[in-house]
Amino acid sequence: MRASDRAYQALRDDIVEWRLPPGTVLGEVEQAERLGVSRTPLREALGRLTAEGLAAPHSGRGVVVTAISLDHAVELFELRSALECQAASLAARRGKREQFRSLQQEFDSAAALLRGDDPDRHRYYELVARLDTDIDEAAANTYLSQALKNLRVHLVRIRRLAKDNPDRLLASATEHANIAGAIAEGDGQLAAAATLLHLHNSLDHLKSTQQSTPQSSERTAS
Amino acid sequence: MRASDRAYQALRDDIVEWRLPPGTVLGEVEQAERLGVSRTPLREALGRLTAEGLAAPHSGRGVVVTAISLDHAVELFELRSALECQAASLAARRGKREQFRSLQQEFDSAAALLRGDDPDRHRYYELVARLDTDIDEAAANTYLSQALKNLRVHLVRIRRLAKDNPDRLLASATEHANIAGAIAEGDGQLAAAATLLHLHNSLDHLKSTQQSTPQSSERTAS
DNA sequence: GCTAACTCGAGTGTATACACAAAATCCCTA
DNA sequence: TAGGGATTTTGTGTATACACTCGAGTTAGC
Repeated sequence: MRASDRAYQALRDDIVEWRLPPGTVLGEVEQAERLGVSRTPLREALGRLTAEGLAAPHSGRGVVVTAISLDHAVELFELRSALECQAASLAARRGKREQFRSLQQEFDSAAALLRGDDPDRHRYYELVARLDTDIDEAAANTYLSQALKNLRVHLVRIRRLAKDNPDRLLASATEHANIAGAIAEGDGQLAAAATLLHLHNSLDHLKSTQQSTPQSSERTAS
Repeated sequence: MRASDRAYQALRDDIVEWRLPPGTVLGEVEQAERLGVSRTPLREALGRLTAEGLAAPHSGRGVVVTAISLDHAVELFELRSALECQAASLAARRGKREQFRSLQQEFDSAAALLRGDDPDRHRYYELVARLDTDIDEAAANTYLSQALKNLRVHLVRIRRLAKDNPDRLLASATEHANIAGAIAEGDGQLAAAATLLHLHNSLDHLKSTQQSTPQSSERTAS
């Protein structure tokens, strides 16, 4: 693997895992030494991060890790709903019905999984990821997929703000089942509606957990 | 201005203006010499172009200008409608009414402009650009704006495929007036609907001009 | 005669050196 | 003592050199 790819992945992981919190200045020499690569590939990595919006130029001198807060989450979900509703709608029109019918059934039975402990919960997250991937593929739209891919980087980062609780996960499974079901029916409008509902509830949940523990305001001012 | 910025803008312009047609191999040394910069800033420029989707890695060796065809236009408009409908809807909720009311009036009277010759037509395009900008601003969503900005680069490229005809421009002015009017009313649903209609008609027009002169298939195979 | 392997070349990936710009610190002056 | 200017330092922007990889062409062997 190329040094620039390694640097990019390392930095990206460090940012989305909050090991490099928002506001951190990413000096070229400093990061190059830390990651054991030269400045040239590291600059390429920083360029990619900047293009994705994970980092931003800092007053002419270096780049900083961009801030992420509840306000950003609201904006992010406005973009997300537009993209995912469209994706779901297109998938309903173009996807294979059996594929999404079976996903729906998996989500229906996932309720059982979620009563278990962490290993099972991990399998649930994999299932969600599979639905996303399959919708992407069924939508068969390169540009839309690319936009969603860019978006998901930020969503991973946001996820650290939310605390999953069992009730929400259970509701989420039902919502996902509804989405998969609507796509399986080939009903684009319904699929978009189910997606919108799911995203609305997800954001609501995020807001409620944030209001009770507003711990992120320490960095967002930078 | 930085050398990497100059190289990026030059390459970007050359691509969207079809001076570098799809399939063109962008060799680093070759382009660096042509643009009078070193390989280092040119690599940065190529990286940005690749991130935007204007260029793509070419079998592990160099990058090529990506293909753009009617099929791509269809996909592009599927993404575009999702983004612009959302933007229009948010603008209706958050924008200043008088601002869009006045834009609506300008579009209403633009019909007169379009009967004139090219200088006036240029002013019409500026008006369209201003509506886009104002919607962007009123939507007040960084991520959405960024996604739209990325998208518009490709749209400029597509525009070269279409031939504007006076009838279409006249209809387009009316559609834009409808969009501005709906936003001025604060009616998000209506604004989204008007936007969707406009985009549908635009794509239809593109398709019809393409079917009559399918001259672009020469390069799309590469 | 055809296929496979080796060699040569072109072009990319990476490292490093150098130049320039900006920010911070220190010293001098008021 | 405070403020401003100059100098130093740090960090980025650019150029270039070197190494490595991939591909094409040629030659040799079957």
